[in-house]
Amino acid sequence: MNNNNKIINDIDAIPSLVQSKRQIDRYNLDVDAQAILVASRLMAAGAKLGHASEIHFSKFGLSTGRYRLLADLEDNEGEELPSQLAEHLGITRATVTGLIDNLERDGLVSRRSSSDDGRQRSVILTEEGAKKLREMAPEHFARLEAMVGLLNIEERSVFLDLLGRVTQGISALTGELGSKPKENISNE
Amino acid sequence: MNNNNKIINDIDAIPSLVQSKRQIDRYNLDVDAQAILVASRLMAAGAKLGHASEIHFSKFGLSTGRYRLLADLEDNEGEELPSQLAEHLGITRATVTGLIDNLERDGLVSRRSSSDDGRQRSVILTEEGAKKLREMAPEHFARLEAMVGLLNIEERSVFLDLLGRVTQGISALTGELGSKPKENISNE
DNA sequence: TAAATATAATTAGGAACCTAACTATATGAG
DNA sequence: CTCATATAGTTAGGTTCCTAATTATATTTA
Repeated sequence: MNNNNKIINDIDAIPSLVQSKRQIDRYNLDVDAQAILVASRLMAAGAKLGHASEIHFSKFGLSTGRYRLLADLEDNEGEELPSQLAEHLGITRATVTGLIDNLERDGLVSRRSSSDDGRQRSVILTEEGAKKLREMAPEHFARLEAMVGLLNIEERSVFLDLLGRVTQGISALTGELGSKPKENISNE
Repeated sequence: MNNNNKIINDIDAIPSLVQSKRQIDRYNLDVDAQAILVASRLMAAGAKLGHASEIHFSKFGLSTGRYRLLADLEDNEGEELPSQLAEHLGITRATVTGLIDNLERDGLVSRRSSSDDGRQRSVILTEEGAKKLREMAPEHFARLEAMVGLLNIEERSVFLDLLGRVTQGISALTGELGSKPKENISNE
């Protein structure tokens, strides 16, 4: 009886403050250990959530990406262009093609060529796809709600505020070093 | 001049409260829209952070997974068994094998067979691997610190507390429905 | 001691993501 | 009208993760 999924439980290995301090000390860096801890914890939480999300959706025969595509389709009267889906979901058109292939194979969406523009092939939510969303909605939303159940209403507001600011700060990872994150007004 | 990477910027499409409400209303569900919003925002933030993290590490010729493996090795005197790495990083041994293959090809780690137990092949951080970590540390930690720069010290503490509780709640996605993680302070 | 079982690492094959290159169709400049 | 260019979607090939099966080595049991 070999137990292959011990690992799953160990994702709970949460980064500690001493760990952060040790890393900083090793190279004599002038950074705040608490700040590093926040960043590390958020990364760990994001990974854990992504992983849990895949397990959750797999119970309905979907993946996170396929569910998001279906939900976006539902939010747009059941019909969209692949390029619109890519934009809404923040993934490339190539990835959308793959997800559609997969969903079409399962009968949850279908493709239709446009007469307007011969290059376009819009994606349509089938009745079976709509049924899938309908069936999973109660459990799906109940679980999402339960996820934040340890926070009361006020705490959720505070969390939303703080998370929003940290999310803005994510650009510091990829942007120019020393440039403050831009305000939330999109400008370019 | 075709612009293939417009998508990147659109990952900023943040879930809104009206969106959450619309989804809930569609199926007449009895869940709190704000709770769903928190969950959706956290998922979006996690995905965005994961993506930014890959871009960040790719500037040093690494990926998030390869960096984490190297860092864990450094935290353990530069030598570990693949199974220990898998446990520490929360990934499977199969994935560790792939990461090691990759890192070994780049000369950042090497493998050594054990004389104790013929099945084991420990992983060693090479001088080149250590050098890589040393070189990237200042920029890496500076960027992590900058990421949470929009939060003051008190706010970071609050965020850490709230994030910790939400992280506990993630098990609600995969665990038994109706089993609360601990006690539920909220009232609805 | 021999056979059954457990364990360490790897290999094989799949899914979701990516970038780059390709095909077909549309559009715009001479 | 024609040719260059832009755009929509797909295909090809890469990476990181996964699960399941495989190989080799230990360990336990009968």
